[in-house]
Amino acid sequence: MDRRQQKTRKNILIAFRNLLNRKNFCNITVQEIIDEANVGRSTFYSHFETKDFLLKEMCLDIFNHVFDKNLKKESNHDFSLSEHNIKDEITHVLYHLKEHSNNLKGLFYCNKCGNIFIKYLRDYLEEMFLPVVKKMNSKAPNDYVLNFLVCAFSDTVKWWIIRNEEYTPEEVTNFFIEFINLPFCY
Amino acid sequence: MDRRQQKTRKNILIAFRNLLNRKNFCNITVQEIIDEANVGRSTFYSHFETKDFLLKEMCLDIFNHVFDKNLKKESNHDFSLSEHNIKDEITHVLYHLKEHSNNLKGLFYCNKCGNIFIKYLRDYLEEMFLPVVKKMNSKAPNDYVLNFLVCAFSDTVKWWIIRNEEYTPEEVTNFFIEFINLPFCY
DNA sequence: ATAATTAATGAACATTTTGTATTATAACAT
DNA sequence: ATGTTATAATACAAAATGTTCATTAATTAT
Repeated sequence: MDRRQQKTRKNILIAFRNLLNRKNFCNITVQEIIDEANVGRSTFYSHFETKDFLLKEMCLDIFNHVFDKNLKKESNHDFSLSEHNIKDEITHVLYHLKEHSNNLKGLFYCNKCGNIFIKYLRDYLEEMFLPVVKKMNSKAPNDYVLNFLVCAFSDTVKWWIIRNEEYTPEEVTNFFIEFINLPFCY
Repeated sequence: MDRRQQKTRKNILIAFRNLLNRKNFCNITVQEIIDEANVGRSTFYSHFETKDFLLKEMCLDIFNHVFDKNLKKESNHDFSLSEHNIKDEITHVLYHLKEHSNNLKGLFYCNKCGNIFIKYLRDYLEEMFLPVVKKMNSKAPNDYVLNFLVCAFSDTVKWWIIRNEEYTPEEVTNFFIEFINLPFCY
């Protein structure tokens, strides 16, 4: 891949993250991004269809980092999710999300766009909680239970990030786990 | 108040609700609202500062209906929230929200604006759940517990409305109550 | 090394949407 | 009947988006 493309793409993503540290996604204009990245207008649009696509790509970058499967494999070779400790997994995710907290604030603070990040996050969380749902045999439909867990967790993350991570990932995990009373956690 | 003002205001609100039945809040333009309401552009802006204020007023109208205090007083004269059955209260709220489900879909479906409705809803839900929080004496901070209950409930509503209310308010209340294991519910 | 390809620049432009301003007209209150 | 107020209709300014195109520079292939 052309070095120029790499550089431009990288500059745009860095500029975008810098801006997210300072202001809400909704209030960031394409003009600001290209000024910060020091690239031309048409260059931006040749890389990203719209501002929303830029956000999407940044989110996917973050999630690929946060939900890195390799970490699981490292700790256990024949790793099977059903035997995994969901509590550790949650703590692990929180630790990694914390690394991106500056960028996430600019998304969470905004009432209009906070949902976009969570929309992408859902896919990963559903995969994470699916094995748990099966073991819970609640009277409520699985559909509801999965939605409940995913929402409760992402709302917990939002609460945590907005409050500037006053608590450690372990503490937050305990709040969450204690509250929803997950079976098979230990 | 001038009859013309009343009519115009009513027409705008009706037009807005009609449009919300058909499409997302984000995709509705002021032009569409004034066409549907059959009012002039400057007339719209003399009634509502922006489209967001129109949404806010509609939300407040809905909440004043949904959380109507009089209903409580009717059922019990010396009514005190702390002795009230939170389960009935939740069911009551769901019944009333159901009446507005067509308008709510246009808000919930939209990833960018679903949060605006919930932002206003939060105030009412916090008031409703505050007495519960005090009785739960969780290890987690009250701050977290209240946020958890409010988010879990509003996410439940969202889940319910988007799925076209396949379940009755009583059923949904049971899903919710069972899941968060509220004390003092019966 | 040179030519061909590809990317970036910068400026102009069309479009959409928002919100304001103005004037004439019609409805209202007294 | 008269003065007041809301509305309509139109035009307008401003902001932001996304496109186009000619020029320049960097990269790759030969």
